[in-house]
Amino acid sequence: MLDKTLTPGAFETRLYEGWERSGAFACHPESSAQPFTIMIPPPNVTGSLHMGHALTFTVQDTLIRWRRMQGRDALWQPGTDHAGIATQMVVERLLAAEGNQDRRSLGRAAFLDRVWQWKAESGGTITQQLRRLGASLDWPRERFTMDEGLSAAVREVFVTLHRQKLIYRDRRLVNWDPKLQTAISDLEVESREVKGHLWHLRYPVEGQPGEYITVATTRPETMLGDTAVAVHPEDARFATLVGKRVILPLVGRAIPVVADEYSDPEKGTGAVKITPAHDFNDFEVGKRHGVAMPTILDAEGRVFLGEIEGELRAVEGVADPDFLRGLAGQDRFAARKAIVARLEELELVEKIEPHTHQVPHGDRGGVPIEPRLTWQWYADAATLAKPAIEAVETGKTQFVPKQWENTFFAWMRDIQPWCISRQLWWGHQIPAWYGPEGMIFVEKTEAEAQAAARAHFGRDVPLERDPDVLDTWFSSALWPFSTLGWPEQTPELAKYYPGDVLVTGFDIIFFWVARMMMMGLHFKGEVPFRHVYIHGLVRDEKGQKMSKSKGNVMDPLELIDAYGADALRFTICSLTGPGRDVKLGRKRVEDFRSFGTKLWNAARFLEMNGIAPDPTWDPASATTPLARWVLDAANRATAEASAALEAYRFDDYAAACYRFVWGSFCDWFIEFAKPVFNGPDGPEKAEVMGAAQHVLGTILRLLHPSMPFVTEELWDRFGYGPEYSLIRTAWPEAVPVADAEAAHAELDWVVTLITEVRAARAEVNVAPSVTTPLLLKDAAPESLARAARWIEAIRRLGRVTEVTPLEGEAPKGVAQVVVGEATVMLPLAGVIDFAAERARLLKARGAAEGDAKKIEAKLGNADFVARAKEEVVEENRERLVAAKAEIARLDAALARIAG
RNA sequence: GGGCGCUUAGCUCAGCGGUAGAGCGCUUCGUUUACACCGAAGAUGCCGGGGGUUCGAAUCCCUCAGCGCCCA
Repeated sequence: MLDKTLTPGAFETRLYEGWERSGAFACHPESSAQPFTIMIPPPNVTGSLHMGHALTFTVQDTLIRWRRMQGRDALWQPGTDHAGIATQMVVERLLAAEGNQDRRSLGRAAFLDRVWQWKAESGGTITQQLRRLGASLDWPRERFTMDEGLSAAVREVFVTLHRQKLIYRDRRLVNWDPKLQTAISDLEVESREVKGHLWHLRYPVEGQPGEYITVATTRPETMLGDTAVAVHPEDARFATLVGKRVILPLVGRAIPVVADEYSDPEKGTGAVKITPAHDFNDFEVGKRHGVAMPTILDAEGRVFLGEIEGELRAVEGVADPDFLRGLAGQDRFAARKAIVARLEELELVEKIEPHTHQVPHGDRGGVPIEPRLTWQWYADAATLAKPAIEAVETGKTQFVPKQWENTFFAWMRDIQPWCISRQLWWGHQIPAWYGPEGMIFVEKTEAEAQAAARAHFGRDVPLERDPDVLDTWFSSALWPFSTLGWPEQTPELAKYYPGDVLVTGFDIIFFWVARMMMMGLHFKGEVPFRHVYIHGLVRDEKGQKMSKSKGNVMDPLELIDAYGADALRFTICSLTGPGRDVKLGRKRVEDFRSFGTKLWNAARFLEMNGIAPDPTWDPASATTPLARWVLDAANRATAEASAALEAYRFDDYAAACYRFVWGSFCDWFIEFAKPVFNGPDGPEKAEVMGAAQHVLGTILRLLHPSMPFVTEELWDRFGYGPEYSLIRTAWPEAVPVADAEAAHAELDWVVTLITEVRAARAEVNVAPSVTTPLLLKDAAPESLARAARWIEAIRRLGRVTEVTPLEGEAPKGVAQVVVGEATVMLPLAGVIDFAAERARLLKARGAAEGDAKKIEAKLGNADFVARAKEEVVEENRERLVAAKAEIARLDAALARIAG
């Protein structure tokens, strides 16, 4: 006997372990079944489950469970990525907290040992938490981007792309994070609005005492590296100065005034200082004009004079080398203050304006990034992107919703060289060895590099490996095939590549989607996935992004503890519409929990009535309208649920299930079945019981993808199959139902009758304890027959004693409702509130009249009749006839109570 | 500045050419032996504003306004 209340905590862990133990999550490479593959976008190994994960993995698990039930050989590939910067930061913090020596004094090898140790201890957090959510990942296949196999794939890809000249070394400006002291990619930089200043600085014109050109800058400290001043070629104000030189204050170096369209006459003073080694735009200007590009800040963002030392000159009232030497080694922000102060003393500051502007920050380190000229490894993203763009253009990969393709195209068509090297220790060390004479040997192993060097030099030479590692996304980009064993040709690779769908948020289109597409197409010649399903972000109930600083984060595990994983998952499905963010408050989960409870209680009621699975029961044999009706409704729900999942409409899927279970099965089928269950044994009872067990089974299967736990528990408890077997039971299909239309019409009539009677009673204030007979006026024989067949249900649900045709005159004191052709009377003399009854009838008449008028107007329009589709015109004609008939019956009813 | 999305019942959102919907909330009633995480009934809408296309517009087009996001 089921407990009175649903307690998800009582079975979730047991069921998950049962599934996992029985191998229910495993794919079957050897089977001939059509595969269905989802590659998990690997979560960060440092991560723990947050609501965004709950959303994305609920969606993925729903798809995987559904396709698995459809008989597909489902592979949901689990694993995590090594998260270079994040993990290194975590372990460095750990070392500091333990009072240990820092990474550099520990040494690379010892530090990496410590990272692996951390990974072994704490790296599996999220994979454990995913189990709480019910995620049916194929755990024995779990991969980690630093695994040997995946690392081999990384080396293979790097060496191959290098040979193809799609990976190269270059010295150009990179986004440098002075805190983490590494290059980072454009995507790891986020703009933050900062309240700063716009400093207007005077640069004296060479040889023309008292004349200045004023430049405006937000970063005065970079002036040490200025090598030009740019003005717009058509800016008349500066026309005479172009080609002249100005003296760089403090430094004393003379630098040219150049004409360049980069300078915007509308902005600042119209003249802009050019610091090629410290600004991306200035770098381009500098290249165009062939000026020097000295670096004046070191890796930690401190003033560095090494590259301008030789050019320092003392100029009276303008430049002061001794002051500059005193700045060496100072932090960039301290230097800014000192430089501004000194320039003010020299009266070279014209004015200082408050200025709010966007400053690029490193998303991990959180400090302003510093563009820096360094040697780095780059991937030729533009070349790699071309096939990826084409794959989306030709529909080989399709985005759902489609509008995200624009975002993808916009970024991919303007893609910049991808800086793939990072000055970190944790990650895939770049397989490049440096030898004498600037020779670089890119090989998969040190032995091969040495062999290559020997071949080149004709002797053994000392080689030094590049200390840097690759961007984590470089290895993530290979995930769709590296996890399947590539570069080995494995059966898994043959079967599960390309995958079916990648599920992720729009914020990740550039990271996973774009890079997996580029690498997949280049190395496999096929797209890595056919669909990209983009879902929204999880926000709080007010629509705010969840963040620790706002204090509005919700912990999915805490919600699971409180309401069960099914409640959370079903809530997520219900709220996940296309292209929309998900506003999720605790209350929403609490509300949807009641759906699970409703299902549980309905099952419990059936159990109390001896309903048990009967696989031999044949739906096609059903003869009673009730059985046929519920089977037909289940067919419809199945079709709706399947179509919704096919279209990634998780909201429609959840709504279809909800409507059917609550609105049809519980509200009407069970209520209609009660008199049958309480009645005598016989064929009718047997058939309704048969239909009940059949449809309950269908419901459990339909709901399993989104509510795996409660459905499996009920499935097992009822004995629909062995323990833990629902997960591998077939997805329902429509069953044949004879004369479904007739059953539908009959049940609709009964439902309408009961609903109308209830409404009339409620509106004329009849106490629930009062029961009445129903008198049917003008009822067709069919209606009388239906009333007779359903008398028990009508009694029960309509507070009715009996239903009889009206003989002779209508009694005094009746409440009346129109049901189809019949007028139903409830003799309620003495209890009826006549004023209320009259008002009710008038209101119904008003509604019918309003309808009739609208339709008459439509049909009176010659254009409508001539141009609208025939079936629409016909439908309106029928509706008009029905509305007029209803008005007539209501008029008669009103006349009856008038006296 | 460029692009995308949103604006429908108190709230959250479906609907996207042919009778305005759901869930929650609200009001009233209810101990009918599955369920008060329940049942019954009810109220609530210039479908953001304005123009256009159409026999017909919440739905298509234009425009304005407000909100949000992405990219510069």
